[in-house]
Amino acid sequence: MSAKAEILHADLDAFFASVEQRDDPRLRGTPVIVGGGVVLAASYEARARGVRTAMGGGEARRLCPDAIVVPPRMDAYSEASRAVFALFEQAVPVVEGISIDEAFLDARGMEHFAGTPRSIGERLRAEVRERVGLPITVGIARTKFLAKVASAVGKPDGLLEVPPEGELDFLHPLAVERLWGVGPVTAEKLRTWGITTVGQVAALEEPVLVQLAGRAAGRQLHALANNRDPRPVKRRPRRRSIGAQRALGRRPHSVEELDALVVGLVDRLARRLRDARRTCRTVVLRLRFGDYTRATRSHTMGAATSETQSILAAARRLLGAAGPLIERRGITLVGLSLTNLEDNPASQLALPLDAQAALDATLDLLRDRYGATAITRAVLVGRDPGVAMPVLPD
DNA sequence: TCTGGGGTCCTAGGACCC
DNA sequence: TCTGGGGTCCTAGGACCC
Repeated sequence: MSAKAEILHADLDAFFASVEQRDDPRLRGTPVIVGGGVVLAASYEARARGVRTAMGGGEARRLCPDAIVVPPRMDAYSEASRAVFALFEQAVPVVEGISIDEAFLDARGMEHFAGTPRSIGERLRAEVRERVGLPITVGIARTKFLAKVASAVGKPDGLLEVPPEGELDFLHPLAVERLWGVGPVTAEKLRTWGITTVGQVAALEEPVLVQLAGRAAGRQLHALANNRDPRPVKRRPRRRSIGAQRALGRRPHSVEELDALVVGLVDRLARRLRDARRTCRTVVLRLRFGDYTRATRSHTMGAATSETQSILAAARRLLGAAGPLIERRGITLVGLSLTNLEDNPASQLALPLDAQAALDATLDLLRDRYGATAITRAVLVGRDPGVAMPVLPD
């Protein structure tokens, strides 16, 4: 690990809300909330009034009645993200994307031809502002954890560098929630011991933290609080799972209704899987109930697949097995994850459900009328008249 | 504070194999 | 023979992150 502050953490400010303000001048300088039922993002004007991400829509409107609420435009955010990440890649050779709106950048050994980490960060901020039209904050430090905290403290639209000699002064007064791995549960446990700052955590023995938070999390907490974070910036490995879910509200839902929802989820996920040229081996059904308890049911298939029908069969089995649980507790959310992802070099063509159904119906018709036993060639035509694809069903 | 949609990683028990 | 150790995979749950 370098002895100099050469890791950058770049984090777009109020990302979704900033994109909305960029694209609609009427939203600038005024409180903006993205998402209706629940707040997906709030502009800084809305945050000043107490609106927070993940807050219920009603609560948010009560705090800030004059806020303009806009529906999310995920496509616009993805495109903005791609443009910003392209600038990251131009700035340094190694970029580690963390999410749609933040990344670590490794500026080690670049001083002679690209300038100091600070000048790289300043230049990046200017470019993101000029070329993509968004505010971004950069934190700079010797370790990833410190760089990440620096960008959080430096927000909005800022740059904050933690010099190596100032690390402990910066780190120890912070609230424990700033530590990676400390969420509401661990924070509450620490609070019952009277521990609220990172400095206090640093004074604890590692075994105490392991007992409190589990082996892996306890060790990490001990290391971070004592300013040990040797993790290098590296490219992210490929995605390990994909998922989709639907919140249902509290009214009762029929078996048919749930089945239809699961069919929709499977169809969406299988398409994404095929688009990514991957396959999955495990299907996980996620449920949330009226009493806020959760459950998961999973099934691992003998062979990896990206076919809608195979995944749907597994999902239906899981849903059936969870029937009694759903009956007892009342379901409020159904989700599906596909894991054990593998590459799919063959990337066989599997049909979307509606196309498969049309093909099946056609075969039925031809069988009745002409005694046909199989379809050997068909052409799939998309809504876009330019799209026509030959298919060979198996 | 009980409300979203997308993810990651860890733990623990049981089955099974050598 | 109920007695050992180690490894992998699967399932379920939990905490956390953005």
